[in-house]
Amino acid sequence: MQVLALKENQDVVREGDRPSRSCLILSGFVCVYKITGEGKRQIVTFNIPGDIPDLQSLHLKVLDTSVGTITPCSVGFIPHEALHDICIRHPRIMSAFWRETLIDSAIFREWMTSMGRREAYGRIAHLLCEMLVRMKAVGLAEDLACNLPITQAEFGDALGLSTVHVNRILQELRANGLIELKGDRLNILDWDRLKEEGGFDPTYLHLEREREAS
Amino acid sequence: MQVLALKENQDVVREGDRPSRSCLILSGFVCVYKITGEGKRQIVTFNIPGDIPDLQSLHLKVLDTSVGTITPCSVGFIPHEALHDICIRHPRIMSAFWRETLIDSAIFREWMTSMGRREAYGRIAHLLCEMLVRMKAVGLAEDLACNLPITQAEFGDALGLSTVHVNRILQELRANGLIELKGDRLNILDWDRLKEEGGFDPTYLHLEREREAS
DNA sequence: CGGTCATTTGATGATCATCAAAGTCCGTGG
DNA sequence: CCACGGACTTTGATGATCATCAAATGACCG
Repeated sequence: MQVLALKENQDVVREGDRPSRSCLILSGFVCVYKITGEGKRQIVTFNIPGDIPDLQSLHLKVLDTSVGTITPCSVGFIPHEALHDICIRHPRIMSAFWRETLIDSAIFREWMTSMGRREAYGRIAHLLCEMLVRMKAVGLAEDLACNLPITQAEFGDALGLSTVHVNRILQELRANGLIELKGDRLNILDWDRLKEEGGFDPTYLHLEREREAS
Repeated sequence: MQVLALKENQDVVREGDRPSRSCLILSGFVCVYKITGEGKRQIVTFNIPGDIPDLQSLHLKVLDTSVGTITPCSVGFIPHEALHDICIRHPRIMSAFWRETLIDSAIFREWMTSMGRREAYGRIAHLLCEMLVRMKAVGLAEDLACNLPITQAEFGDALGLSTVHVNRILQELRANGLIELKGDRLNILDWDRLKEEGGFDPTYLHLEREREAS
């Protein structure tokens, strides 16, 4: 596995590429995004250490999204050949990889629900809940706080909102005593109300390790 | 495989279920959806014959979405046990199933982009393009026409719009000579402009069968 | 032929985008 | 050490897109 250090705001892979390897995030934040015909950006997910943002390229030859860094990152590249080998020889590991991509899918479904049917206030609350829970799952968060190096413009691109609107909603969330968010630091002051406002239910993240049937 | 005939507007499986089988759509239209805390519905995808809307339940024990019929349907239920058996014995088939779920994922990403960064007009145009291409891929469409038994309320729930707004945009699309849409019948009059307006690029559907590397 | 469901129309207002500019923070170089 | 520059955040003002409510019309079906 080749390991690269990348600066912030760099593309790891680009829509249209036909990569022969997938990238494992070792440290830092990345996002998966698309650019529309009119040049607008939609971030479809954030990825944190432990994630493989383009694992799908193992089976879908042409990338339909780009992956870009948000912070400086350390990224490991795993040749598809090696992944295929492992998968053929160890069906259980193949299942585990498959399962990871299914969880990504579940996150997409939840984001769609946010964008389609929650207004900005709940949408942001929901995303903050998700990020904290995911960061905790990989040991990168304390009980109610974590680093969250995401700019307001990036929040906007992820949630389908303008930067200005994100800014105003964040101020509301702060004014209502739900969060502190300054620089890279997120501090959740009222977890229950934040969950409530975002309609957040972590089931979709499928975090409890479940015994496989086979 | 057990086959059931279902009426329209019936749930096949429900969020929270822990199914021991997955459902293959043999005929009819279904949708995958979530209900938010405030009782709003978000349809995250439509499924047509040949699709397996809850294949993910093979690896994710708790369903995070419901599947409901849109029209009368014929649905086949395949026990997870049988699927696991096939997967263990035929890694290539396992890969093929995995690939199907990855394409679902790609569709989710595209829908997110629509909802976040396209306005209603383009959003509807895009969905119409997608549905025609997918219907053609399973032999259920002519060159520029197909059955599309989706109500305006369902369009709204899929696109994050109100029924009223969907209605008005559809009238615009008709007035501009892009489509005919009456009852269950969709007729595309100007494919190029419809594609253009929706920013539609079918790459994300990954329809060209690609040779596997292994 | 009434009844249900889907579509259509009109009117009003909320949410959110856009544009422009000012303010803050922080690293860099003179 | 301070000035400069750049990225990010904040503020204000205006208007477009879209939701909501209510009601009418049309289509289909037993």
